[in-house]
Amino acid sequence: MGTKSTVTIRDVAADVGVSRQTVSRVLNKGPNVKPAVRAKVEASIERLGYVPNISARRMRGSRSYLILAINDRQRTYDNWRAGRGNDWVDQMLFGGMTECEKHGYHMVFELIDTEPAKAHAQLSKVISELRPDGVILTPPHSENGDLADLLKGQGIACARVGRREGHGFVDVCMDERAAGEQATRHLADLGHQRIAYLAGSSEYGNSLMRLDGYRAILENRGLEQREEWVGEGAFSFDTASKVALQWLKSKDRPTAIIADNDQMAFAVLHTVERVGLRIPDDLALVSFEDTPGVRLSVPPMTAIRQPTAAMIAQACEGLITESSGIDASGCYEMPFEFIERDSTARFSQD
Amino acid sequence: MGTKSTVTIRDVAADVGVSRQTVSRVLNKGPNVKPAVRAKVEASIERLGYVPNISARRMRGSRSYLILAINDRQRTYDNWRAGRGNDWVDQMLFGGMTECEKHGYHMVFELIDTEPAKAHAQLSKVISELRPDGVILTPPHSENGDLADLLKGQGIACARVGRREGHGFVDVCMDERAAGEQATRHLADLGHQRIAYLAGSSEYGNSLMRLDGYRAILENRGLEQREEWVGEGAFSFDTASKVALQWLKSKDRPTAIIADNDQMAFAVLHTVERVGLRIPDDLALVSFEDTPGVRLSVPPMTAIRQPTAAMIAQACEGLITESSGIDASGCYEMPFEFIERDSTARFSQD
DNA sequence: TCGCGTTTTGTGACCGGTCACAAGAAAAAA
DNA sequence: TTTTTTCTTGTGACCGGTCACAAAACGCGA
Repeated sequence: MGTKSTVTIRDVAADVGVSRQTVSRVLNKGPNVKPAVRAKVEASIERLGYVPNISARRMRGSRSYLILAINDRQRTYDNWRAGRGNDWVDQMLFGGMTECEKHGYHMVFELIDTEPAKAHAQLSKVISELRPDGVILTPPHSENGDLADLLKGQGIACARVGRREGHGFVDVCMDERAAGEQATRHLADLGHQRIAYLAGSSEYGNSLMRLDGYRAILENRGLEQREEWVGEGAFSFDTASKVALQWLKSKDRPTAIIADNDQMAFAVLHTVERVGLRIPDDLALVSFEDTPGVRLSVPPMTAIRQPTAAMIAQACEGLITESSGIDASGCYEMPFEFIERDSTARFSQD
Repeated sequence: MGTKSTVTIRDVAADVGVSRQTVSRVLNKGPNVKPAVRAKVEASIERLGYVPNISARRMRGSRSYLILAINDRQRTYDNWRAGRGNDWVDQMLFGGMTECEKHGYHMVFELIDTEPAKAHAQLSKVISELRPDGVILTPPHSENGDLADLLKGQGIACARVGRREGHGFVDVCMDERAAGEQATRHLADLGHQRIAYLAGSSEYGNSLMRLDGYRAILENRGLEQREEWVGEGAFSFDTASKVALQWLKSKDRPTAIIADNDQMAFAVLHTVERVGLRIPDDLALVSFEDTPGVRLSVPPMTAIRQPTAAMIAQACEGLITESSGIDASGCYEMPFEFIERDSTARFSQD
């Protein structure tokens, strides 16, 4: 090893012949440093291979350069046990890292329990230990107001995935209404006249927004709206199957179904098979969510894809901005992706 | 907030009426503390809600309580872009966290480039910033000796996923040979006489070990071994397809194929379809790896599943042990899982 | 040339723990 | 009882940065 094991800010200061504070100022891109001095310091940093120590930085300093991403333990465990394909964490990692790297930040992932009391205690502990500059709460913890308040109370910036209030928080979400519109428009464009909507739950705000989008397009295109063509599937396979069965057995059945999540879309897929119909010839199907499974289904499903990576990147950016003292709170609506696959192909009304 | 914003070790010391060092000793479960004093300190910690600050701990102290998990950027990016189902990171997170929590450790995930020079620079930087107690290298970086040496040179414990040397490193892997045996034995038990092996690359050690297992079982059961029944598919879809096609068109074609990874198994699946045969009736198929896609294939594939979560948990345990001064290096072979699905069902030789 | 405001640079203290070492208390040995 | 050893506890320095504030250098009008 040619390099000394640890190069400190003092080594750089001595090398250039300035004080530690000047080096510190250069590091933090502070103002009031002569360009010539700044250049010399930067050169020295490069040459000595100096890298500031994160722990030391956050001792006296106020920033820790850490972003904490909170995931639900139960959900992670379930995905693991079920061997269910899941690119959620992957996407978080990718989106988050890409943003964090730009600003010299690092991401720590932590799992906490679903149960609110436990979640609170666990989060409280981990923020005391790490003192991150920002925390990203993902569902279901993004819905837990106590956690957000805990962070706010400790002066830690907080981003919430899937929320849209904003007040004091960095909320990231996708434009659910536009997604609902997009799915419906796509089907309408293909010539479908009888489009049904298999909703999740009427208590879930994002679900309602999509439904709004669906209704808006039907209205706009002058397509028939029937009350019974909006079903509630409770985000569950079984409930959705029942609703789908009823639709498919009816005389003038819908020619297209939009499902509020993948699980329900799969339910439709199975039901279609059961009643002897075929996708996409007899029925077009669009799903929200786009978990990996839907790309491998037979046929692969057309879907709205949540921009998870982009949302997390935005969350990181917001948190980093906040931690430098600038208010970045608000609701960030990220554009979704619409992915056309075989489940809506080759339809002709004639 | 009833609690003071930050409780320090000095607060606890003052509360109990002992010195900071005594509290520190209790925290670190050091010896030479009177039981009565220890109990009083612990009670005070509990009551005041004191949580040691990780950054402060690693300043003067030697431990940072951080484990760094290195993933390949390209691979993560590809998975993300392709929307390919991938539970690798999920499993890492779950396995790692579960172990880290027990010892008060945290996990930081970092992406680095595949290109060796870049990888070296990036890893070098991040360990200077974070000074983790241990680093987990995953493929392909676990194969990169320079990275492991860099860590060793800096006195940072290093775990490598998929390596088996051990010398000075915590290597975690699965028992590839036994996996090869298991897959083959399963097929032999079903009555298959002509079992082909679609290998990845003869340069890849783990691949060879599985092949050994395969050969051992054929030998053991007195089944026919033909040179042409061991093909090399280069872990690629296209190459594997060609090999599979040749096999399936031959007069006395194999009745079962073992594929060295999922991609090649999928190639077999498609080829079978192409030549008008059916799985599992005409051909049984077993795959290694068990990425999420194979559970959703038609039919779902029987597969050997890498114990990713367990390997990472073991890696963390080893690293944590090492960082407390005890040598934990060596090769840890984790038991794999064998998951029987439809691609090897209902076969009867008759 | 001087005075005053602004820019640039430097100094000592400090963050919250742990280390090294010293000192006091208790137990064991003489 | 005295000495030695071992166990327990405490003190000051220190890790590597940043903060607050002070001092020096500079710019510019009077």
